[in-house]
Amino acid sequence: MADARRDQIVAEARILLEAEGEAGLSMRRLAERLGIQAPSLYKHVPGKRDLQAAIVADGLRELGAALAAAPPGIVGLAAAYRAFALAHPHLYELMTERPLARDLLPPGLEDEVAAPLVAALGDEHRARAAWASAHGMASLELAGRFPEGADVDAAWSAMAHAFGAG
Amino acid sequence: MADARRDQIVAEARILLEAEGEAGLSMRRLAERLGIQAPSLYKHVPGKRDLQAAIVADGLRELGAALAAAPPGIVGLAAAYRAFALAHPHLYELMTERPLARDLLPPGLEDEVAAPLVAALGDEHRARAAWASAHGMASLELAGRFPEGADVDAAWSAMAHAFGAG
DNA sequence: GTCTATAGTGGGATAGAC
DNA sequence: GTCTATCCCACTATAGAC
Repeated sequence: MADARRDQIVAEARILLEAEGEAGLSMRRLAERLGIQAPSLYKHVPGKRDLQAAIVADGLRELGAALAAAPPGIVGLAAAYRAFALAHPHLYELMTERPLARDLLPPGLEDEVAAPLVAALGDEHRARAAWASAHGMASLELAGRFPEGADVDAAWSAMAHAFGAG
Repeated sequence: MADARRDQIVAEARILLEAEGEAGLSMRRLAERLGIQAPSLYKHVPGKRDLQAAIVADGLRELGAALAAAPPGIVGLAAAYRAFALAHPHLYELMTERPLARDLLPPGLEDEVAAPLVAALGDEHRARAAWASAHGMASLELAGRFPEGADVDAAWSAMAHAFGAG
């Protein structure tokens, strides 16, 4: 059942997404990159939604690995989270700006990614609040929504401090 | 210089945006609602960007009024912020998911809206972090990104608590 | 597994007549 | 101030031949 062509399509779709953003990921352009015509994609992938879900799953696995490898404590987790978001802005958006396609994701993956946060924050609600805070910082930073002179590093520090970092 | 027709166009554009989201706000559909043809809009508004900026300015004014009227303290501000976002999801997205068109906004408006937060949080960096945290909570909630069973109220509480609410 | 051809839908914006 | 006509662009997806 391993469909090598499918894996290649997903990989190329991710490259396209990361390079040009969600709007740039069209079936036409993806096919063009692969040297085939757009309709041919549908022999390997049911549709765009499945393509996106496969990319999101990859992103979640990588974010999970980055958080698991981060220095212990809230500061380390926040830095790792921020670094991932800034390194993969368009992927990060795809991962956070819509409901997770949980029906198309490997079971348990979402919880695995969150585990280091829950461990560091002590309980589920605090972990969720801390995640949301980091997401808010990352998403405003990625969107270019802060004013030009804003000290974003200081804001990240203040956030980590609020959640208990010395 | 008051162009009543322009005001009407902006008002209708906001209604359309709030009803159907950013993707639903097209010049064609806006014109249709107003009973004119799309090209006629351009006699009153330079383009879509200006239209969006006018809507965002309205939203900022309303959010600022809501924050200024909120019960003092972090919990009250957080509740008012959340209420605004949940009441105007599509407007809120337009206000936060892209760089502010500061060149098309009334000068000083952005700072006015933020003033209650800066006052409550004590300094600029903490205020920015708290804003980002509230934005993260609101945006994940609006996006339907939390898992189904998640206790979002508890997460909002944990967030307010982290920033110093008793 | 790929192709051609094509269906259908939507978008922003402009020129020029009236 | 509104219109018609039109330009250009983009997209998802399908049918059917090879």
